[in-house]
Amino acid sequence: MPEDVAQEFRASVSYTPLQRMRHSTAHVMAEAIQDLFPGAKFAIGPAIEDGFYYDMELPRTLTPDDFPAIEARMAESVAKKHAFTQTKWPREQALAYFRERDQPYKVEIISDLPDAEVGIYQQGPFLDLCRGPHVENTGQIGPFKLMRVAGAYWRGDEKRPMLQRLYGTAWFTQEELDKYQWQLEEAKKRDHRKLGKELNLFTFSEDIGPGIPLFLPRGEMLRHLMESYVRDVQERHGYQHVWTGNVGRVRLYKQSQHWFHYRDSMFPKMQEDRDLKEGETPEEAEDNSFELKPMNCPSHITLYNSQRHSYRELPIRYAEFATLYRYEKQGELSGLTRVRSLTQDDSHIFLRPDQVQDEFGRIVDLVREILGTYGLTDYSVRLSLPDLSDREKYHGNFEIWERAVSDLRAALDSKGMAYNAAEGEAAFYGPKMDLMARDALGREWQLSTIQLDLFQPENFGMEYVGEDGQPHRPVIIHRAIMGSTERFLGVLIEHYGGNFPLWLAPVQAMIIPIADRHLPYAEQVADRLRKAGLRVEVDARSDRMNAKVRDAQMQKIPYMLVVGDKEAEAEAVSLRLRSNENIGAVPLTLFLERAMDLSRERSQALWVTEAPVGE
RNA sequence: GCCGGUGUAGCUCAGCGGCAGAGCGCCCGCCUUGUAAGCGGGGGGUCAACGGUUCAAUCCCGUUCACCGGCUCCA
Repeated sequence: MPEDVAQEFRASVSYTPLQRMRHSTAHVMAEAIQDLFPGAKFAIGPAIEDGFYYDMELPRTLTPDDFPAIEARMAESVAKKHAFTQTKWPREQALAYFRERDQPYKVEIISDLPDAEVGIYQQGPFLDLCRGPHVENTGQIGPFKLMRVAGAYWRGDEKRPMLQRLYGTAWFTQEELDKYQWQLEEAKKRDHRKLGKELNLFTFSEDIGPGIPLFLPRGEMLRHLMESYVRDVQERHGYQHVWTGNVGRVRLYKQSQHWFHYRDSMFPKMQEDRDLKEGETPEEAEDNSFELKPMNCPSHITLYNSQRHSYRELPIRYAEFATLYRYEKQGELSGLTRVRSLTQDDSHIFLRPDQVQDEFGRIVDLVREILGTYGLTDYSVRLSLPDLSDREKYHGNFEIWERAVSDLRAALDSKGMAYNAAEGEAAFYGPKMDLMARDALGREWQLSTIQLDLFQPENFGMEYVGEDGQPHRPVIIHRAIMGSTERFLGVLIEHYGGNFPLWLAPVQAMIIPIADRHLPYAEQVADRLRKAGLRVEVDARSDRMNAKVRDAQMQKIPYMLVVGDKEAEAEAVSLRLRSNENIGAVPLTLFLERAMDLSRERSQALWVTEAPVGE
């Protein structure tokens, strides 16, 4: 294939028609900026998932108030239907051109390009270094909108200048743009931080500290239900739960190497307020001081090493819902999805090297079972593998690595799981698999992770006694399914939009007495349901029934049980569902039986009406 | 950490160089209610914190803190 054709090919495979149009819109935006802000220096302006951006250095800071003027100027360019013309310049000519126009970022980009010629695109008055491709003329640009400005480091490097990134979106039709904006509105309504407040799930306090969520009774009920569900499933799958506390000595984390490689993400150590002991060096004092636990592995390894193990016991699966503390950078904290105290559904599996493939497959099954319960069935898998050409980067015997990689691939293949293999993405201690699940709005979240560890077993001198009576070295698998309870809850809140399935709903039924005289019956109903194991409350306020229905509805409580004279008379409840369906009177025993069944099955359904009989 | 934005009652928010506001929630009273807000009254504030400018600062300026949007999806 001739080089120019090959280049065309590379370009055309990398951009869909929509992305191409968005990329062109970015150029039109840059044209407008060049016109409105003389002296603007342009960096890069690619198409992205829902639109495009352009990174620029501008004489002043943009605010959203500037958007209308920029959009108007862009519309003019679109109306003029400027043709996008492509030419190729010798790199020296391009360098001179951009140098002359004081475009240092373009100059830097060209300097990094190996080619003798570079692509140049021009539309109307705007000329840009660009690989393309573009639409034929600016008239082909669809409805667009500027979205937001943000800071972005040049080339993502915090040591380099901070540029202004102007984000926009563009679509082929107005309907698509409207739909996109509607989706953004929907996502906003489902924001777990907003719902967390409205549904009384959790809060934050400056007195406690940033990134440390505090769970209200209803939020803690969710945590409890989620964790005990995973715990039950794990027990069925041969896991044993352990408990290793919240702190460990600095020397433990020095041995595990976290102190050296992970310290930025650890809370500052607890400095004991004491003088050095007789003959104690400052280093020894530090080793003996304490750290909040950022990871469970050193603790679980310590547990493993506290006993002798036979090959017959393996795999040993230690699981723990321990709260870990990580000192995330301030700007990276966000609601429940990025916190400083997090509860991992963590497990460390200690196994013989020949058990890796089988165990990996078992974990994949476990992941699918648990995520499936939450209706998270659409996911993609990324397998992070070593870069085979650079063995120095990886710890340990490379034969073990090669075997591990083929075991992981074989396990995924045998489960019929499609995956993307990312070579060179593996950590120094082992290959790993990450699972990204799509939620109800189609957004991807990284949840489960399964990591092989070929380093710590040796580092901590772990062993088991083999068939031959000799010591052997086990392999470790680190794995988490939800990831962390906090983050997973955040994802679930948005996935469900706060409408938790019956089994997860912190309050499953609100009993609504019509008048004060129905309170005794309401309490009687509540008592009966509670004793059976349902989570119910009575709205005993003196408000009208309408107001109570509204409140329960807004709290997204699955069942509203209205009780008045008729219901008290008939030992019944009048059932209204969160979905706005009014089922009407249902005998209390029937309601109880059916609600318990649906809850026990972890059904996604709120209610089932009996199929018509005798047809 | 860096860039930008925001911070006013429990919540959602208006206001603004000159006495601090609304709706909802809360408390009290009346009403005793039939499937998404009954009526009346009351309490509630260091206007995030600290410093500066000013006769006067919630408002303007600076610093700090917290929150929100971002910080390569590579011409």
